[in-house]
Amino acid sequence: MQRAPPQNKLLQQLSDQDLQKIIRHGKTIQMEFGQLLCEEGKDCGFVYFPLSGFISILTSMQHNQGLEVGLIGNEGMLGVLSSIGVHLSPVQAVVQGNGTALQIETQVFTAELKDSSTLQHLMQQYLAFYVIQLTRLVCCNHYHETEPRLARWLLMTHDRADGDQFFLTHQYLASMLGVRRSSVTEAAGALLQKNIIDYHRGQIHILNRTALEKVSCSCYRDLLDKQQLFLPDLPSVQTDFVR
Amino acid sequence: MQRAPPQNKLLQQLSDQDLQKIIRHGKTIQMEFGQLLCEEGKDCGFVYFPLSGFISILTSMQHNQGLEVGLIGNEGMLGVLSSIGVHLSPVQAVVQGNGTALQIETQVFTAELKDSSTLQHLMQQYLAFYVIQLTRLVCCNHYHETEPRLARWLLMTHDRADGDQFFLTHQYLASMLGVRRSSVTEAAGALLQKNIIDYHRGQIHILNRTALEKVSCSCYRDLLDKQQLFLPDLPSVQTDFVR
DNA sequence: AAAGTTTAGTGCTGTGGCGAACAGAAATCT
DNA sequence: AGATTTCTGTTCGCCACAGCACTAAACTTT
Repeated sequence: MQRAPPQNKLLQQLSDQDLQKIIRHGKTIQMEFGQLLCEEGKDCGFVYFPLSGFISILTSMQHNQGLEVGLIGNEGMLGVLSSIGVHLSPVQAVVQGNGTALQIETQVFTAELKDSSTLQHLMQQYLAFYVIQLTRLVCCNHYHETEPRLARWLLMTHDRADGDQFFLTHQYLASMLGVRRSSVTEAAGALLQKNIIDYHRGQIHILNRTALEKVSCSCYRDLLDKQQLFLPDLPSVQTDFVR
Repeated sequence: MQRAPPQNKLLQQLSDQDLQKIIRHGKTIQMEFGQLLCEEGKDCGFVYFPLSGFISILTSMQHNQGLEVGLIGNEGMLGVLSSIGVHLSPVQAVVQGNGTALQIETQVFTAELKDSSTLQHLMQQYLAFYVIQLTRLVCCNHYHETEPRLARWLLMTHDRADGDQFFLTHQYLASMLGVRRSSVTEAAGALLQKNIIDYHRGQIHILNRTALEKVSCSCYRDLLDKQQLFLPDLPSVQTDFVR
C-alpha cells in the first residue's frame, strides 16, 4: 500500500484536472487530537478531506447521551450535506487521530461542484453510502453487544490509522459506543485476555487483526462490502492477514 | 385541516406548473396493508408520494433482527435516494396504513428533476431531513426505553393516519421497535392503564394525544422541529390539544 | 518528594429487556 | 358446532448493562 504522498481516496477518483483544481482551491491543514472541526447545528464554513488521521462524527441528545455516528478517514470526507446545499451540520465533528486534511471553504466547494459532474456523482455516491452506514448503525447499536461493537470500532479505526497503534482511553471509547466506561474496561479486558489487543493508558495496540474481525459483529464486513459497491474504485482494505 | 382532495405536502410546495407535470407523469395507486413496495437491495423502479395512508421503511440484519428506520406519510416520499442517482434501495418498504399514493417511474422522475430546480431543492431538503432522522434514530433506539419509544411511534403514526384509530398488532409493533412481542404488550398495557390509548386485537385507538406526547421521548418533538426547519412550508401538525 | 490528575480494574445492587413457554379470549375456517 | 388460528396477557429465569463507588496504579505538575 502506498503511503506517501498521503492522499484522499475519494478525491483520487477525480480526473487530474479536477483534482488539481480542488487542491488549488483548498488548503492542507493539520488536524490534532481533540480539535473541534464542527459543532452541532452550526455552519462550520468548510468541508474536509482527510489525507491522514481521522475524524469522529458525534451526535448527542440531552443528558450527555451521545454516540458516534461516523468515523472519517482518508476514504471519506466531512461535510457531505454541503453537496446538497445543507450547510448546517446536524452533528459534531472532532479529530480522533492526528493527521492532515484538505480544507475547502463550503462556498468554493459548492462552486466547484457545479463545474464538475464527476465530483457531483462522487458526492452522491458517498452520500448514499453515508445513509446506508447510518441505517446499519441503527440496527447494530440496537442489537449487538458491547464486545463485538468495540471490536468493530477498533477495526474501523485501524483501517484509518496509519499503524497498529492509536491513542484512545476507555472513557473515550465509552462515549463513542454509548456505554459506561467500565463496560469498555470489561470488553477490552476480554480482548486483552485473548491476545487480540494490548493497551496501556490510552495506547491501544492491535495484535491480531484476523481474530479481531472474528469477534467483531458482521456489520464491519457488511459495510466494507457496501463501500465497495458504492465507491468501487477505492482500493480495498487488506483484512485477510495480520498486518 | 383540509382533507379533500388528499395531497402530498412535499409536492404541494411545487409550483402549479411543476405539480401538474408530475401528476401527469405519475399514476395514483391504491396502497394496501402489507403490500411490499420495495425490497432491500433491489431497484423497485418507482418513487412514491403518499396522498393518504403510510409506508414503513424497514432494515434488517441476519437472524430476523429487523427495525423500522422510517415512517412515510403524505409529508414525505419513498425513494429519495433516486434523486441522487442511487436506485438500489437499501431498505424494505411496506404499506402500514391503507391509502393512495402517486407512483412515478424512477426514470421519469429523474428526468423531471433535471427540469425543475425547485424539485431538486425540495428533494435535497427532504434527503437532509431523512439523514437527520436516521442520526437521531441511532441515538433514540440506543438510549430510550420501550414505552417512550412506543409512544413516539404511535404519535408518528397518528400524524400520518387520518383518524384516531389504526390497525397494528403487538407483534407488528414489536418488529418495528425491535423488541419482543410481550415487551410491547407490557408497554401498551401501561398506556392502556393510564387511559392514553385503547386497543383490541390490532385496532389501536388514541384517546389522549397530549398525554401520549408526555410519555413519549423528546425525539418526537425534536424531529418535528427539525422537519419545520428543513421543510418549513409544510403545515405543522396540531399537537397541543386532543383531536 | 509530594500532591494532584488521569487511566484502569473491580465490585456492588438494580433493572430493562430477552427467550421461552403457557393460557385464555376472540376471530376465522370447515 | 367444533377446530384452528390470531391476538393478547402473564410468568420465570437469565443476562447485559446501568449507576455508583472505591482502589490502585501511572503519569504530570509544583
